[in-house]
Amino acid sequence: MLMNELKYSDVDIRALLKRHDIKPTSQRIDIARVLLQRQTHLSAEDIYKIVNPDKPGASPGRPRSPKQRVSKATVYNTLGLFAEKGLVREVIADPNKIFYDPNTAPHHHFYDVTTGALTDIDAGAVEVIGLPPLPEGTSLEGVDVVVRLRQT
Amino acid sequence: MLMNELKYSDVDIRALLKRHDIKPTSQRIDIARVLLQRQTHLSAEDIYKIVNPDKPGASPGRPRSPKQRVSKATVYNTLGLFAEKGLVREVIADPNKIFYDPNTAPHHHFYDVTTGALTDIDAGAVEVIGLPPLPEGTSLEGVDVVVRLRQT
DNA sequence: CTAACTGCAAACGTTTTGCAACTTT
DNA sequence: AAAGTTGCAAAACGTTTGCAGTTAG
Repeated sequence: MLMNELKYSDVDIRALLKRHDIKPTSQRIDIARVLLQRQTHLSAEDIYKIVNPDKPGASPGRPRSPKQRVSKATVYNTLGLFAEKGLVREVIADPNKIFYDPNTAPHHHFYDVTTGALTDIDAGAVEVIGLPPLPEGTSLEGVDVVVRLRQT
Repeated sequence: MLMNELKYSDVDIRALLKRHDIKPTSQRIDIARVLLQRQTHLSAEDIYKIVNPDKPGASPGRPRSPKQRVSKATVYNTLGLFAEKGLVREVIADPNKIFYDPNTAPHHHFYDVTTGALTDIDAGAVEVIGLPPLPEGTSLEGVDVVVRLRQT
């Protein structure tokens, strides 16, 4: 097993999905592999492109692209499902798109407003103190800290 | 001057805009007034509706609606300009829309994922500690803390 | 075999853009 | 009068949905 680029066999991924109550279809395995292998934050569009490497610009006449593997709808549905089942985390930092983060351990983010790049902040030392009690009838879903940066 | 509902005269608003290097047009004054008077977080669509109270559902045949006052494009452009000039703050908490917050003092937010409601967290006691140094060549734009809640 | 999933294309809601007409200064 | 601003409509973007056909258990 390499240092930074983890290797996941299909068997591993199937087991992981099952553990999260997700029926492992081939599309879901593809998407999960992309997310797990690269330790980066990816948008749905990013994943769509990675999973369908050769999809040409819309050519509606063609009955079926031979290497088309996962439709846009499935990418979105699958990512939503993964988030709901706790396999990945949605990061709301860019006003235009959702990022999906395979790192589910509590941690925070730098968001570069110039480039749109998102990077992890090592969770260890960071702490938010002094939060008031939650409003009546609500439970905590999570605390997101986004440190916005500008290129100088 | 009332407690919670501040009164701003057009003269006040003109001065405020000028202080922020924004040329005070009548549309900008309208939008600024909406934002300042209500101390809430509003989306562009919210503001569009407030500023154009009687806009009927699309009736393209009609040459001009007599009470139409601010176009959608102008609302978006103006809010972007206000944010850029530091008159309001963009809040990225809802994955679908940007909220504009007239409160420019440092503070944080509760975001109710069930209802989409955004509420201020009194800034006083809240503090984020242990943040790592910023990456090379970047400066701090702001630190946003969003506490996500779920209705129980 | 059945329930669940997928693909497609069309619909959606938010935000942006191009350009002619109009206000501000 | 010049520069900047506005309105409109259309387009662009990310995302969701409806439904017929397919696949996993």
